[in-house]
Amino acid sequence: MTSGDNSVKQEEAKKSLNFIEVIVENDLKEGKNDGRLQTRFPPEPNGYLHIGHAKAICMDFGIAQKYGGICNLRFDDTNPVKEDVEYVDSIMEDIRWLGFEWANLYYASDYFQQLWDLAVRLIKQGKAYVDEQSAEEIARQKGTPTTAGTESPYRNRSVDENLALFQAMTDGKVEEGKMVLRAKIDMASPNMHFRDPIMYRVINHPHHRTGTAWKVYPMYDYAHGQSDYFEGVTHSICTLEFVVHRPLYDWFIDQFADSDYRPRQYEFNRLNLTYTMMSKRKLLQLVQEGLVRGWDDPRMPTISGLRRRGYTPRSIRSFVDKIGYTKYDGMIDMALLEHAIREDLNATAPRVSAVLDPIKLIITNYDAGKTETLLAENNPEDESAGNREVTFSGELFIERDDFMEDAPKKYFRLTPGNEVRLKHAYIVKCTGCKKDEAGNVLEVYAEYDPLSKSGSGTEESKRKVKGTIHWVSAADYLDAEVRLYDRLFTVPDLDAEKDKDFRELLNPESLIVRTGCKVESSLASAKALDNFQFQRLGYFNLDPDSTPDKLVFNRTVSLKDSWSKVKDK
RNA sequence: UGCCCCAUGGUGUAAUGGUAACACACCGGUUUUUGGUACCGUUUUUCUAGGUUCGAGUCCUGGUGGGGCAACCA
Repeated sequence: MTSGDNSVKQEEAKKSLNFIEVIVENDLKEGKNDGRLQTRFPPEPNGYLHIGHAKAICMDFGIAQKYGGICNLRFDDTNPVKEDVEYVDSIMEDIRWLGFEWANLYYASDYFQQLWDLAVRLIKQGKAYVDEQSAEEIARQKGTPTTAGTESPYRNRSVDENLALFQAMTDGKVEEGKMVLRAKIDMASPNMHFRDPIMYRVINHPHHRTGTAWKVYPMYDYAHGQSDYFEGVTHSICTLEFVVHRPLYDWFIDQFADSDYRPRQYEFNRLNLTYTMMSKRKLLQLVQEGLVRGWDDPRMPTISGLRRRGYTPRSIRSFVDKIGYTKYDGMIDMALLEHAIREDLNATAPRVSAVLDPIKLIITNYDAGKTETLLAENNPEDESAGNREVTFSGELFIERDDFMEDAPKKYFRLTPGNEVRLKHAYIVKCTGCKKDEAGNVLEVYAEYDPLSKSGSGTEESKRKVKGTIHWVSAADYLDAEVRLYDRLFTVPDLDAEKDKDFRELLNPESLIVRTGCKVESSLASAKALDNFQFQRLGYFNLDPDSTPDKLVFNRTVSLKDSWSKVKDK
């Protein structure tokens, strides 16, 4: 086989391109727009970014990176009523956290004067007019998707009159809702967006950047394409709901373009995830109504929520890479997101011992008061992670469900007469338990095999026993609160339950707080957001609420659990 | 009842007009001092009817189904 065959093989092994990458490669090859590639990520600062935005960010920044172009961050801040610097700051933080950096930082509000000048130009060309009708009247005249609209009685007034009225709007002499500037296009167009779209409206609300300098604000359809044009964007990538806006995007740009350069809009499918939702409006409602603890509540699909939950930037990028970009409006299984974080944390998270629902295990043949120090590996997937010391003693905490007095056949844990390995320590044989009058188990008893110590090299230490359980020494532990999270909603597809208010579908058990949990003392040095694997339980991180006196952990995701499936049979 | 977009296993995604593949999920097994990981395997796929072609998941036409569009939101 020649080396040429090898290179072809490698080529084939390369991940296939998505349809936007195909377009970009072709445009670059053809030298379109002087062979430049420039994208932008254009959020409106009216909320926190969510995992759906992460998909867009990976596209906008990723494709520029891949093909040697640039990607800018532009805040689409044309509606001061909804926007705030709090959102501007969080958006920048989240993009950086995901691992991306913009070439330039822009604001649509930087273009307010330019946009206004162009609007005046359009008026002078007789292609825009001031309408004095109410919002209701304008909506009525818009027609319906199946019937043509009717023209406004103000549609044909003189250029001079339009100029004077637009100036009056600009000077703050017109009340909100009394006048708008509309493009004069076609009230009978089959595309609703062409029925004389509104370009400017009066808003008397301070803007987070321009203050009270402006009384008129441009609408999305007018501002977005022009902003792209001003900046030199070549590929304006957005989501599918903007497909019907594209002809208008092109129309506005054609009105003003003074060269062959054109930005082009391309649309991909939005991210839909099972058991959650991406509506910024509804997420805001959850926050404002106190149904979650904030935008960064670990149950939220926001970037900040996922970060606090314990998701890593790498896991989110890997997830986005797995789901791909198409024009098909589907629904991604939350299990794929969970797979991505398990895959990452399995390779990187230090293993520690934590008991969430503790019960005492007394080793009756171990000297009372004695302790010894054992060595525990930090990560079996990563030898370089090294070892740590843990304390062993005759009294331990173990999980309540690691003991059963009457156990089913395939139960490999503590049950009278059965042997298990205590992780990193000894093999113990269960001898019984103590119960209260109600039959609740208070303590479990066992005897250990002194020769079975982990790593001691003895024959006994190499004995195979069916089960291994984790434990924390009652002589050396820290108390902790552990927050167990589950899916935010009870149904996979919220849109399929249109008859119900989404708040009725919230999962009442999406957060369960466990207190009095016992964790190994090495966790005293954990820092906020540090990831760990609590052995046999799942991946957890230290919540920012945590203090040295009161440790708080979040469960990012549980370990896959084939026992629960066996058990339920 | 207009315009636009879409249709490949359970869920996503791939396949110069030439053997339908990958990931997740599921089920079964091997290994295991985590009922984890890793590894192996089973089951399951081109919406429909025509047409073009030696050959169609791919091209054409008609159906069917899903989504979007009638904010002074983006």
